[in-house]
Parts: sequence; C-alpha cells; structure tokens
Amino acid sequence: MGISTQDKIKIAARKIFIEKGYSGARTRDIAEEAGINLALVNYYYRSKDTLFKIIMEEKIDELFGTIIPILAKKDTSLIEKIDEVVDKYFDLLLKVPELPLFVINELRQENINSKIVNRLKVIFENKDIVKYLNELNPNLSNYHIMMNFIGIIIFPFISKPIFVSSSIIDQNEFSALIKTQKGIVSQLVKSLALINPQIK
Amino acid sequence: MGISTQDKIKIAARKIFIEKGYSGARTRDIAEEAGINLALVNYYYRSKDTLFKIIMEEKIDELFGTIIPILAKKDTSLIEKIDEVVDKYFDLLLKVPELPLFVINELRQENINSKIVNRLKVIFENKDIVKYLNELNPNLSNYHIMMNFIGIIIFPFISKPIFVSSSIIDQNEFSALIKTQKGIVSQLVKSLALINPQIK
DNA sequence: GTCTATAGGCCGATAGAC
DNA sequence: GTCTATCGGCCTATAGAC
Repeated sequence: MGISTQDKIKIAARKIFIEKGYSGARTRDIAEEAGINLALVNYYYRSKDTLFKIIMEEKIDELFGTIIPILAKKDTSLIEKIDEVVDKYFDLLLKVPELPLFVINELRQENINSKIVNRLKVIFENKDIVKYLNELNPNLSNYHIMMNFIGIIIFPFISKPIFVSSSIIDQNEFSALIKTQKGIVSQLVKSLALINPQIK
Repeated sequence: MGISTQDKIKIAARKIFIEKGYSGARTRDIAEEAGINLALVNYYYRSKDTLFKIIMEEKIDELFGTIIPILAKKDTSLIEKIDEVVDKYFDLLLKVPELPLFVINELRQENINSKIVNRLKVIFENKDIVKYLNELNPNLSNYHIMMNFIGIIIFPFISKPIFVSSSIIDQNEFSALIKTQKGIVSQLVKSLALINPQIK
C-alpha cells in the first residue's frame, strides 16, 4: 500500500514548514517535495494557512505533550520522572532537532489560534505537574521551575544553528556532542534543587 | 538635530526584521515604520537583502560580541567573569528580549554569508576564551562548556514566547520572573563546575 | 533627496478539462 | 482525484518627475 496523496502533502508540509517557517515556505515547495501537483495542496487542505495550523498543532502536541503523562504519573519519584522526561525528549529531538525552534518561533508570530493557546494552558496549569515539579525546589515559583526545566532540555537543540550553520562543528560532531549533553542536562536539571534565589 | 532618513530606515528595519524575520518582513512595513516613502528604502540600501545583512551583522555582534572582551580579560577570576557576563547579558536582553531568537532563527536559514560565519568563528575559537572557560570544568569539552554557558543565559529569553504568547503570563509578569531568573542563571552556570559527564 | 507611478515577477488560489 | 492554465493580488525594485 502506497501513501495517499493527502498524507504525502502533510509529510512534505511538515518538512517544508519546519525548514522555512510559515512565511518562508511556499505551497509550490510543498507540492514539489510531495511530488504532486500544486493544485492538490488546495484541493485537500483548502489553504496554506489551514495546512499550517494542522502541522503546528501536531508539533505542539509532540513538543509539549511528551512531558504531561510522565510528570503526572503517581507512582514514580521525581528523580525517575526527570530521567524519563530527559530520555524521551532526547529521543524525540535527535529525530527532529528543529522542532523546538520551529514551534517557539511561530508562537512568537501572530499565527496562533485559541485552540493552541488552550492546549498550552492545559499543560502548564495541570495541578499534578505543578505539585510534583515544585518538590524539586520549593524556593522557586512554578514558572521558574517549568521554564528552567524545559529550557535546560531544549536549549542544546535551539543553539544548534549557532554552531552548525557557522561551520564551527558539522552534523556528525553535533550528534556526538549531544550524547554527552544528555548526561549534562540530566545533572543540570537536578541541580535546580540546590538553587537559592535569595543568595547571589 | 533630527535623525537622518537613512538612519530612520535602519532603526525601522531593526524593529521589523526582529519582529517578523526576513521573509515575513516587507519593505513596505519598514517604510511605514520609518515614516518615509517606500522608494527610499531602495535608494539608501539598494535591496531588502542588503539592508537585512547589515542588521543581521549588527545583531550578531551585539549578541556574541558582548562576551569576548569580558572573557578575554586577564586580571579577573572566572567567577568574576561569569558574573559580569550574566550581568551584561541580562541588561542587553531585557532591552531586546527577541534578540537571541531572531539571530538563531535566521542563522538556520541560508541567509548567511561568509563574513558572518567568520565572525562567529573568531568568537568561538578565541584561544584565551577557550582556555579560561575550560577552567570551569576540565571534564567537559570546549563546545559543551560554550554551548551550556550561552544556553543557560539565553534560554529564558528564547522560551518567552511559550509563556507570553499563550497568555500564561503577561509582559509584566515576565519582567518580574526575569529578575529572579538572573540569580538562578548565575548559580546554574557555576554549577556546571560540578558536572561529571561520566556518571549518570 | 524625495515623490508618484508602474514594471516585472512571484505566489496562493481556482476554473475547468480529463 | 488529478492535471493545465491562468487570474488576481502582492511585493520588491526602479524609472522618471519634481
């Protein structure tokens, strides 16, 4: 069984939108990448905008959805949760390193609809998650913990373009760096426990 | 003395490019923001592309140039250097929080020219900087130290869109969070010294 | 230097044949 | 469902008047 035309378009759209962003991507790029006729993009998805919103929603779920079921579990310790989240994120981000930068960058533009906003709110205001994360360091606010927790995990992937597109390192060296980075991240997240915002 | 037309265009271009990225920005937006006639953009800067490259170079210097003179100083301790870098970055990024995301995102596209690449290389391969930073943790490679050092400082600003555009927090709350974040970042950078990539 | 007007090309979207 | 052809609009860039 081959892939349906509709799915070919979606697969191509994922690649092109992530690569070039909404305004940099052309429906012609997507059609070419999918190996189908330009008119079919509109036939199946009505407009570039509709297609983009579908991809965006999917990617937000992929990026933030990973974290919910793990952190909300009731029978694991906080340390186990952290290790599992770091594990899962590195698996995901090694496959799609551009994901965090794509999502964050498009969130900044006004392409957002209320559906996406609500999805984010559900994640960040989930009471179980807030409660468990707070155990990490009671001196810090929920947002600080959340911001630093997520930030420490994803920043190696966000900073990738600095090192790779400037040819300071290449793709292979980046992959090697990331293997060590995983251990660093794991320890760094746990060291959030030691931080006291009162002292300097 | 008023501002020259040429400068008005550059000031407007900074704002528009940072807000919308290269492909999302229109020369019409820039002209309107500058309060001048559309044709003058091309009169003074020949093309959108030329103007963009000027802004980009300026912003890369702003973002990465800050770090060089501080880290290369010979008469300050590593801890003093870290504190000064964190200080300077927070001053800068409180004024232009969108700066890191803008630069990194555009680096990812192919808009780069060799001039910019070279500038990055000069920074990341400066022997003094490499030597001093390595004192922080001899168990880690230069790139790991550099990546984590820069990453820890800038990720609060990069993750801003996640929290702000989803209305989880607003601009004022973000500013308040950032004040505490500065202390966290300072301690987090120093805790890189304790990390051992061997253990898990 | 600054304006108006427009060229020229690209892009999203659709009409209509098969 | 898939194609070709094309429309209409927008965007960068420039020609030419002042």
